[in-house]
Amino acid sequence: MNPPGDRLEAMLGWLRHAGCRITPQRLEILKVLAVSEGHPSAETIHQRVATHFPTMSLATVYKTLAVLKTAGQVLELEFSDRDNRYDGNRPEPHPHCICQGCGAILDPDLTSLDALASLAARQTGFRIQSLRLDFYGLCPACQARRAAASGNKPA
Amino acid sequence: MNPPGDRLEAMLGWLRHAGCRITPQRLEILKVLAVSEGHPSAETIHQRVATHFPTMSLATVYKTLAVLKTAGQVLELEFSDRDNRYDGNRPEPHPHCICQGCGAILDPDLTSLDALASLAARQTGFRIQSLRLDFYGLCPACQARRAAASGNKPA
DNA sequence: CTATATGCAAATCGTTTGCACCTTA
DNA sequence: TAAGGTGCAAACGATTTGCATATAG
Repeated sequence: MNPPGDRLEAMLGWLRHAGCRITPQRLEILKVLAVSEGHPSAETIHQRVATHFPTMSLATVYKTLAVLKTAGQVLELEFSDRDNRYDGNRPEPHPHCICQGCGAILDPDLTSLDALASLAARQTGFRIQSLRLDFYGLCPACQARRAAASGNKPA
Repeated sequence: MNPPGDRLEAMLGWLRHAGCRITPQRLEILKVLAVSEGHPSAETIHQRVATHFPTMSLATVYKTLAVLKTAGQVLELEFSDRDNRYDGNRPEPHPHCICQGCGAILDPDLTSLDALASLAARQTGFRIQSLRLDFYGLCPACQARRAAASGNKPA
C-alpha cells in the first residue's frame, strides 16, 4: 500500500545516516521488506533473499532486522508460539487481525481506533474471538529513573 | 480486583466439569492464579507453589496452565523476548500497559476502548511510546473450512 | 482399580552470539 | 585499511514432551 520506492529510500537513508554500510545482501533484504505483503517471518525473508544470494545466512537477516527495529524502520510482531513477523511496509504500530486457523495476518484500515473490533470484523470478515491491545511505554518510576540517569536532559 | 473466592470457585468448577482431578498441587496453582496481581510468569507461579510443595516441577505448572488456557480460565500474555505472563484474576482479554523499562504490566481501566492511549497514559502515568492492538479470530476462509469440517454444525 | 497427574530429564525451535574471514567506504 | 558485515556453528532459554511412578475418584 506504500510506494515501494519510498520505503526503500527511507530505510536506505536511515542506514546511511547511521553510518551503516549498504551491502548487496542488506540491500536485498531491504527490498524484500519494502514490498512486504503478508508480514513475512525472518525465515521467509531469508528464503527470498537466498534466491539471489545462496550463501546468505539466517543470522544476517536477524542482524539486519535488529538494526531496522531500533531505527523504527520495521515493525516486529512478536509471538511466543510461532516465529515473529515483520512489516517493513508500514513500520508504525497498527492493528492486526490474526487468524487462529491459518495464521494469516491482515491489516484492518481503522482511521480512528474508536470503531475497534466490530469495524475490524466487518472489514475483514473475521470472526473475532479475542483481542490483544498492549501499550508500550515507560512507567512513572522508569521515567524518573531515566531522567535522573541522563542528567535531566530529556530524551 | 476480583473476590478471590469467586475466581477460585470458577476455575475449580470448570475443572471438575471437565473431569479433571483436583490434586493438592493443582489447587495451590489455582490459588496463586486466583489472587494473581502483577501478571506472574510460569516461573513465578512455580516458585510460589514450591513453598508448599518442594518437589513441584515447572512442567506441571505449564501443563495446568495449558488446561486453564483452553478453558478460558486464565489469560496468557505472549512475548517472544521474555517469558509469558498469566492473569487468572481477569481471564478476559483486556488492555495492558507494559513498561519498556522495568517490564511492569498494569491494567488501565478503560470502560470503553474509545479513549485509548491518551486515557491509558493519564491513568497510569505511563509515557506511551507504542502500542500493540491485535484481534484474534477466524478469517472468512477458515470459518468456511471449519463449518464444512463440522458438517454445518456451528461451533 | 484405572484413568489421570506428577516430575524428572531430554528434546524443541526461534533467536542470539562468538569468532574468523570478507568488504564497503 | 579500518570499521563494520557476513556466515558458520554453537549457545540460549522458555516451553513442550516422553515416560515411569504416584494418586484421585
